[in-house]
Amino acid sequence: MENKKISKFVLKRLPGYLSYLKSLPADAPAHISATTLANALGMGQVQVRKDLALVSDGGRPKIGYLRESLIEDIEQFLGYDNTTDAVLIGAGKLGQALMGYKGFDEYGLNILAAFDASPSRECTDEGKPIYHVSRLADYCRENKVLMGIITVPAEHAQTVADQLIAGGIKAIWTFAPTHLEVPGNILVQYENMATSLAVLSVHLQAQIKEEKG
Amino acid sequence: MENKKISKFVLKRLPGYLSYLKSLPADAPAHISATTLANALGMGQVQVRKDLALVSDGGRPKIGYLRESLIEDIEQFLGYDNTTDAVLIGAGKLGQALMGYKGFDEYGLNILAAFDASPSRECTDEGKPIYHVSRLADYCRENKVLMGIITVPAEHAQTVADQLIAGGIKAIWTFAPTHLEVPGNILVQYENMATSLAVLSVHLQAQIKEEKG
DNA sequence: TAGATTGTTAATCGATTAACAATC
DNA sequence: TAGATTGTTAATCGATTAACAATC
Repeated sequence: MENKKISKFVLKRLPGYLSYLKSLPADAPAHISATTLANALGMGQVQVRKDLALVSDGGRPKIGYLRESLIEDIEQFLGYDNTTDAVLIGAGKLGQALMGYKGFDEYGLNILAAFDASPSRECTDEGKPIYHVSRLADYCRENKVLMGIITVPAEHAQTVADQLIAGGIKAIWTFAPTHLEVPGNILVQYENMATSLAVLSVHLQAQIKEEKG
Repeated sequence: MENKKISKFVLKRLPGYLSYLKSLPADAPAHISATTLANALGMGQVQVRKDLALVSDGGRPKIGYLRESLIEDIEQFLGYDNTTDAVLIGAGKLGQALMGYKGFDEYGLNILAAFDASPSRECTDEGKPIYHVSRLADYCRENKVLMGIITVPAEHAQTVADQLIAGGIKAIWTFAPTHLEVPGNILVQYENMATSLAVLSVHLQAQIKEEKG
């Protein structure tokens, strides 16, 4: 495993391997081959092997990779062993759903608090505080928060992003379907459901056309 | 605009153009150039022009594209003018959030009903029915549903997918972080938040390392 | 030793970008 | 006519895949 730059394509495949490896029962064989992994995930063997070579320090010919260390290696590479504190802005339905999702622990993500323009309550179902957005930047600075999750309507997303950046945030995960203008050192990850819907919709159109002849 | 196969990459960019075009005020100029679009979305001019060439029947040199027709062309290409009926399985928080999202109309997506293994209520906040999963396949067949949205835990996702396919569904949008085994003619679109988190997490790790020197 | 599996090097494929020609 | 913009053709870049060598 070397300190090479790893492409986003590889990065996005790693969680798939990880979750499959973790889903295996405790009494499964201690070793697993790239072929087995590839078949289970519907991928090519070579691709899996190449991806794993980037994050692990190698499997053994004829035997495969030690499952336990592979899990550790991927988790370490993805930084899931370090906890990342985050804030969430927009305590609507989606925001609440994310706040309530227990699984983020697994990814080392810890949502500290939610912010909203008009908080109807003081805390979420899970007991996490909901503050007014006016406190956002200060809160981030004071708590050295590095990540912001945006679940506000598109028209407010840029304002929120600006406040997050003013608060010293380094990465933004946004669910608002709009482009954000940010400085070069800030990473924006768009979680845009519209892109998935486009792919699905076009596929269905083609299916319907086909049936009609 | 010809009947060429369009790559998923292009497909995923189209909603971005569309939403930007629609976000422009009514009194904005009737024409818009690829350059303007590219700048607004932080993309390259050539890429935008090439993408648009695939779905529109052309802009005019020196003037650009007619905004109205561009919107129509993209919407038609993506099939947003035809309504797609869908069912959703897993009426948890995420499921409820999706059921309640009004914006799907815009994409021609219409969620008819939700299904759950243990429905605690008979309908959602929005008045859409929640049925027991045992009725899933029959419901899909009877209502000629073509799309299923899976928001159940990973361990139940494959079972649900099988039932959907038995019910005649052609496309699956899944939020469960697990690979689904399906016949070749069924499209599965994975909405996997873990992939986004991986990208974000690695970026933050790098940032932290950098700061420490 | 034989065979399964890893890892690497080369070939292919496709997407993006750059350069240019066409047009209003 | 000049210039902005489109559209196309060629070049580059990077990811995936295939072929091979290394190893236990």
